[in-house]
Amino acid sequence: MSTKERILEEALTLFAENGYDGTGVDAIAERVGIKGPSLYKHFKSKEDILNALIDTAETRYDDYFGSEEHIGRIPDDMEDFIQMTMKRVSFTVSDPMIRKIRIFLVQEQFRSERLAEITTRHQLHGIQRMYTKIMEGMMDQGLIVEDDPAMLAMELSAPAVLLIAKADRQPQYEKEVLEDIEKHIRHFCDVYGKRID
Amino acid sequence: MSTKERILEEALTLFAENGYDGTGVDAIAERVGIKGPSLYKHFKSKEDILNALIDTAETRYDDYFGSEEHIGRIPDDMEDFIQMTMKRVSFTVSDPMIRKIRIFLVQEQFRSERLAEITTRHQLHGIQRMYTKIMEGMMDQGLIVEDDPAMLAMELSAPAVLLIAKADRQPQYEKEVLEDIEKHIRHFCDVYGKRID
DNA sequence: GTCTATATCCAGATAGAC
DNA sequence: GTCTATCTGGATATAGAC
Repeated sequence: MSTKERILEEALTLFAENGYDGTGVDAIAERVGIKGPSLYKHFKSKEDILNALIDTAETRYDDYFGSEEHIGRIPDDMEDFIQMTMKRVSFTVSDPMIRKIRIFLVQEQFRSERLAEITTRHQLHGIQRMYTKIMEGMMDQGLIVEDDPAMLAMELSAPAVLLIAKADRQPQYEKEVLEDIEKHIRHFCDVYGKRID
Repeated sequence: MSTKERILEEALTLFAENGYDGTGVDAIAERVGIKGPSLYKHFKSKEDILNALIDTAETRYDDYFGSEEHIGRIPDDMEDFIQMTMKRVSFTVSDPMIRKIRIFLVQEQFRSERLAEITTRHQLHGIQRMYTKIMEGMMDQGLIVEDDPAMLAMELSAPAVLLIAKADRQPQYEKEVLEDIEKHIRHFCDVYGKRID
């Protein structure tokens, strides 16, 4: 991995931990194993690091949430749907990179229009789009009742997003949060799942 | 209003706008109409201002969301419920103080354990507690089906919380956000409201 | 309680040797 | 590309006059 990439990696870690304003260039450099001024051979300013970071964060997110793996398969039955969804949730909660991007974004969302847009996409429209597809598929399969798929996607995802944000800021409740999410998903299935007659 | 209170007021405005680290004591003082060093006759440090601010924010929130006005009345029918809820949402979105507290908290939630707890209460447990009571009342009245009231409270409030957060960071979508919230509430009523036979 | 002047510190960034 | 030395500006905070 190039020094440039290492810088972005350590910058993300520190920005997530202490915020952009709370992170010094020397601190980033130290984690990379170089001195502060050496950063300026790779980036022309601290803000330049921030912007490059946003670029990679955006790409990485799109790669992940746009990938076929995550929207491709339609579940076989309700229990399969619950397992699939919880697996996705568990990964999202514990993957260090995804987690840091989330924590970074939520703190810096007001810094620029661009960051605001990306945050809305991550928290709302990106996830909703993914689950709308899944809801449509499940309606086609006769697994859930016919209804507005975007509405169902919102009702399924919003509580999970808020609970994951809780786990981000209070990691001591991570286990409880995962249980609450599963409970919520099962309730969702009870409400919208079609009875097997 | 005392100078001390004015300082807290202007500090909240600036912390919400530029974050705690992004706000200088001189900037706070200027809005109050005094010079930076004069602040130190009222607070012993910038962090002291922050802590006092958290105290008042907490009190103000508890006053508001714990008040009888917001949890007391049980709606007469579904349309009444929708109107009540939308009125509460509109107020929450547009009240400058509540809005600043929300924006301040979301940015500074990782600064301390205490801020993390308060954020979770504002976004999750406080709202859920309030709506759980309302759901229980509506079940007693036979307005909605019998179900886990805490679950319904979460499903009702979570999308609204996320959409309000969107309006906070992207005020240009405020109108659209309010429409989306109403649409979501009406869908909630369609799903859980009892038919009038 | 407010002011001006100032102490102290630390951040981002540059210069130039290696 | 990395280093050391350094510039520069801005920040929190204090001292002491009014």
